[in-house]
Amino acid sequence: MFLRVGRLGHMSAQPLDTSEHRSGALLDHLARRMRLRSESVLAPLGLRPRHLVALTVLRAGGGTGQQALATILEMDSTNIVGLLNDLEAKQLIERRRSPEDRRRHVVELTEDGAKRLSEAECALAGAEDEVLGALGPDERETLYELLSRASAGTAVNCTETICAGDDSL
Amino acid sequence: MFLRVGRLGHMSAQPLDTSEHRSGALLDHLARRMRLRSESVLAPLGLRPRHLVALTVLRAGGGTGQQALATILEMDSTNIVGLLNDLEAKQLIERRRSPEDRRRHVVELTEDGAKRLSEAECALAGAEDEVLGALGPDERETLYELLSRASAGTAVNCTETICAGDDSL
DNA sequence: AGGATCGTCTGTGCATCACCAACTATTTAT
DNA sequence: ATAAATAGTTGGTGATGCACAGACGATCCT
Repeated sequence: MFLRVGRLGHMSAQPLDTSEHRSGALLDHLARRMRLRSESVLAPLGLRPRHLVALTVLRAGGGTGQQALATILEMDSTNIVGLLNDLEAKQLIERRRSPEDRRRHVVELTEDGAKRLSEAECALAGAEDEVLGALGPDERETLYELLSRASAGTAVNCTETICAGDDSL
Repeated sequence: MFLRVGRLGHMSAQPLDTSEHRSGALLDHLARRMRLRSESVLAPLGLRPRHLVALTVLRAGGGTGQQALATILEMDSTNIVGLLNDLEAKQLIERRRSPEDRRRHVVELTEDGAKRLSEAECALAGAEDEVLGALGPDERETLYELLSRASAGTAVNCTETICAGDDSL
């Protein structure tokens, strides 16, 4: 008996969670292993793991202001500036002033950025093979799809929060 | 452009794999979001995210020496010491000398440790709801199962490496 | 005009972490 | 038995990541 109310079921009326399978620690563990390998692979491309995260988020939901980006990446906005400076210097992203609100910088992936991101993803195949070696191709795709949806969900949630300003955060 | 001669038979007729679906960046992104929330939730329990990672790994494949643990967690062994000191001071783990090789400290979860880990996982339900809100219960379980297998795979791989005597590391 | 907001820049302080060096206890090889 | 290698421990150092604060210009809102 599960009524899918909002996207955020804060009610948490789950009576018994069979066994508490929290993914947090595993996520942390695998992310670390992946990140360590990524650094060396990405270095020749002039990128660092965090750049890749930013590019990935931008590809998924581009055209966001920097503050929204800070919310999504959950980083301090002052540090976003440096991150975007790096990427803009390499012409992987563009900052354009929003026509509606000229204070705002709308950040978007350039073609070069999308290309570089793809290259990086290709280059990371080996790293992923090492870390996700226990999973077959289909399982990796499933994993990707789940992570992707979760990530996109947070983005939606963040922009909603910004637009609607409903949350008590 | 890119000839895919990968190790795994990706010979499917998909014209182009749209783009290489690398989970690394998403893993990083979600792990960060989860970790930030975890810290405040875990603080009352006297734990930090990294402790949880260690406990989780130990629960999955206990009875390992510290060096093996360092390999699995991909941390410097000197820093493992401090981590385990924390956990041992709280009686969440035990260091016992191995009977076969008395130099070795075999690290294992205590009952208290297992209990505390469960408590922590319960306490993290809210954090996970926020981060994985876009996924339903089944999907979260799938995610957990995939991450779990991937993590266990690395452990196996690491111990294999140790036992078999690696070359050219 | 006044106040709030977005982005930018600078700096400061704290935590993390890899690395080095030295030491003990123990095993293994000669 | 002696020497060398290994597991763990301790302490220190330096680079890095990151949150936070302060100040500024530009812009929006009222």
